[in-house]
Amino acid sequence: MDDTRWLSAADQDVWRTFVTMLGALGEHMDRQLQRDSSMPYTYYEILVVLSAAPGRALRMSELAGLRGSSRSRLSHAVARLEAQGWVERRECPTDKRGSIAVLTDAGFAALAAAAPGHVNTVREAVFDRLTPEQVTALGAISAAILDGIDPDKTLPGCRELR
Amino acid sequence: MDDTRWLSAADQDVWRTFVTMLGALGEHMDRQLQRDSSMPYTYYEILVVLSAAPGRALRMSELAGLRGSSRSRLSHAVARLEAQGWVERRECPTDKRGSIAVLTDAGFAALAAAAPGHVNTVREAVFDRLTPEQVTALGAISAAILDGIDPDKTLPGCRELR
DNA sequence: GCAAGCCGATTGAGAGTTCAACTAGTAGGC
DNA sequence: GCCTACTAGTTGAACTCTCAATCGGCTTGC
Repeated sequence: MDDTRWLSAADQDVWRTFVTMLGALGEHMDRQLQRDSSMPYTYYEILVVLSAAPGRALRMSELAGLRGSSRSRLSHAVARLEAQGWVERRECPTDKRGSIAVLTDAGFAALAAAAPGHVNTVREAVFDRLTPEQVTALGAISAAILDGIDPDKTLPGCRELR
Repeated sequence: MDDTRWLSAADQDVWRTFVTMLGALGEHMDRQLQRDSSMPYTYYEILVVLSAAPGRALRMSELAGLRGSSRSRLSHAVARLEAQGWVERRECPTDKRGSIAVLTDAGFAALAAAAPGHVNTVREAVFDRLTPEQVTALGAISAAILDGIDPDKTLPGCRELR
């Protein structure tokens, strides 16, 4: 039963702290957005990606790829966002299977309203608490871990950190 | 509208990489446990905490505190674990309101079966990909962030990292 | 030009989480 | 003793996510 390489005590400590932080931070961000802007964090991210896209529009699969989200999840999410009037779905002219998600003006306004509070929370919870060296290290560590899980998921613009 | 202190471009990059890693890693760990041991990561953690407790038993609220989980979530989770025969609920002798979750032998066995694969995944995804310096840095960074969100949630045994 | 297979997207069921009641038991003040 | 306030834990509804199945549209080979 024991060809398993267990973690050292020090590594275990780091892991427990890391995992606890992971959970707490995720919950913290989610709660802030839900409370102040009535949207879960994942939906906020969808709006962000859409707002940065040309014409504020993206094919569903592109959106899923950029967000690292499954098609199914995105489909459910966009359905919800559409019901709220923040996103619209249009047919893709070149491929009749495809559909295109477009950020509405209301969606953009909701995003603009949510962004300051969100950025504030991020700064207070993370960047204000770390030294510049730690921030750099965090970027490199994140990129290294991400790379190991799925190289395709690494975002452009992060390569210089490796 | 703009007394918001936005993030620098470099910080934004770090944030995006970090958040993506956060999501991908969580999903990765969850998927492995679900696939190999048919339990979500959060349930695994509950079993771990219980197994380390004296008598493999804990009051619900203590368990919730140690896991950084809400009472409601834990209640649902333990109900599920009880239905699977991995945990039992007993009355608390000193406080009739309370209930005590006890890890059953079957639960311990399930945990023992799940642990090697889980530890392997953790090592491959995280520790094997980082230098010793990065591991140390990750511990310190995690502790710093955790501290800012809720000081009470910091686990014992992590203090020396700060 | 058409069959077989592939791809984009959606759907429905099942599982986990959250939030807001709600129940039942404890503790403090008088 | 008893009234109020507080605490432990549970419950149900609403919501999000996952997984597997599905459906229609593309595309390749012949």
